[in-house]
Amino acid sequence: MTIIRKGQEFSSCSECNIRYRAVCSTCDHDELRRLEDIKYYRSFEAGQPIMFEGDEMHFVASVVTGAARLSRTLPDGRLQMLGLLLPSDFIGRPGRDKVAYDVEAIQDVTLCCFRRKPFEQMVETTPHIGQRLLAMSLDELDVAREWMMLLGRKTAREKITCLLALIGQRIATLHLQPVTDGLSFEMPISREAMGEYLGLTIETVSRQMTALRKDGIIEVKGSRSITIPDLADLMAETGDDTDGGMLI
Amino acid sequence: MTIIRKGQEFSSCSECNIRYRAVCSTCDHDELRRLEDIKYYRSFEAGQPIMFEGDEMHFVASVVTGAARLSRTLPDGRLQMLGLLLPSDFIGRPGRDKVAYDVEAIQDVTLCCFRRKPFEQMVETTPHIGQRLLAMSLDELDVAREWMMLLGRKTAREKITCLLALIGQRIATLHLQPVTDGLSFEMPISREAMGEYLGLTIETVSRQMTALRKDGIIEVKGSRSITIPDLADLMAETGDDTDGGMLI
DNA sequence: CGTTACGTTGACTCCCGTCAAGATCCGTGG
DNA sequence: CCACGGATCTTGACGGGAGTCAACGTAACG
Repeated sequence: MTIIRKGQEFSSCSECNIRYRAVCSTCDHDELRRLEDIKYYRSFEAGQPIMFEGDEMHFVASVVTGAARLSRTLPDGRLQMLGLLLPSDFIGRPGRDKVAYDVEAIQDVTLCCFRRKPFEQMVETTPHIGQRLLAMSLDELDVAREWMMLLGRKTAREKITCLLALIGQRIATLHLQPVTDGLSFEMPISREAMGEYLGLTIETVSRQMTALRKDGIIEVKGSRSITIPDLADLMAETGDDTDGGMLI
Repeated sequence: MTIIRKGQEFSSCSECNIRYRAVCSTCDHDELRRLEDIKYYRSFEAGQPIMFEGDEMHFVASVVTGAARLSRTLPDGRLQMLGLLLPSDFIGRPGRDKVAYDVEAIQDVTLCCFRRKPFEQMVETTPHIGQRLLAMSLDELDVAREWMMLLGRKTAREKITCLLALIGQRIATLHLQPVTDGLSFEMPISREAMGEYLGLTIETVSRQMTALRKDGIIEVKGSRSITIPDLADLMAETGDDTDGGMLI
């Protein structure tokens, strides 16, 4: 069973690739041991649901590898993506027994899960975890509010360029590449997912991508491979201050 | 000086009107005494700025009375409101030295301020405060994400009816009135502020209010006094599930 | 190949923003 | 008391940006 096999690849906290960024990052050796007692790994393939809004929340988790997303759907089917979960991000909320959003794997994903009740006890008894969770929650809050600005006030073109800049920078720094003109990367998400993230339809996303290509802001190979010949040109289209002030 | 006079009205934590809801709500007697040592009160009149984005964050604070709002403005002037701060809500973020959003009083407001450095130390040393701050941050995160759904996917009419339902319920429960058909209340914010909250222009807000009035969903006296003859009718226009599932 | 998922493009519609003109309310001062 | 000015709100005309519906390409994969 792949789930178990994959889990075993990640069984030691001290070797974990998110050891210094996740909710456990400020735990000392003793606290880590207590966490190891209540943790277990689960894997989900791209596209699989992880939790549904309204479900009982049996566990909370850290993303170890891959990516997932939070979303919510209106009764008539309109969907809005509410968050992107990358390695070290935390899923779930101690102190609440129902899941608040749909959670879905968008790449193959491995989670480090903790049963909720024992984890809640640990949050109460080990300040390090609570403090780290607080800092992470406040970061997420900033991201959510930045996104509110984008959803409420930016044009389709600005939304797309913001997303391209965001993803480009993330991938570049992840691969330890410099963020300079000529930056090149693969879009990890489909046009549909872009639209769900940005509050746009797939057609509008596609048209804006074409327009940006024709205007020389981006170069496109296939539909996923993006090159940004001039970063300043791209940033000038985002509606933000051209200098710094990045989203995440 | 009104600031001092007003401050003295609120000088004892144990008598404070937000004693059991604010960041200090789970503090024991001892912890409260330590907080009292580092707290001070400040008042701002409606319309006054409280903090500017990018400023040094000298203090964090709880809203004691009145209301304030968080917002951010794009270089070209487009403004998006990012949060509404009511009594017991917390302003600022321990662990960060720059203010992330503009904060402005929208009604006369009194803050219970803590100098940031001593407060950060208290967060680290008194688990109760950190835990409470975590719970409050997670609540705010839920509100922000609910608002992302609204900003990204809802129509102008849905946005307006959501806001009316939200404010109506808040005011009714605040005044200990039942939330039933015939609910009547004063809008605490201008058409402009509604637009800033909802990601709409003032003209669209006004037109939608007129349309809702003509459709019999709401009754309006002056421009601020609202009556909702049939709550179910209003909720049916919000795009949400008609039953429960309220925003805050 | 054919099938299927994904992406692009076009034609059209309509919601909402923009610009402009009135209407209403309210505090101030003659 | 009324006149005036300013802020707030409403309404109209108009245009554009994004959604909708539909058709067509393109790539991946059996």
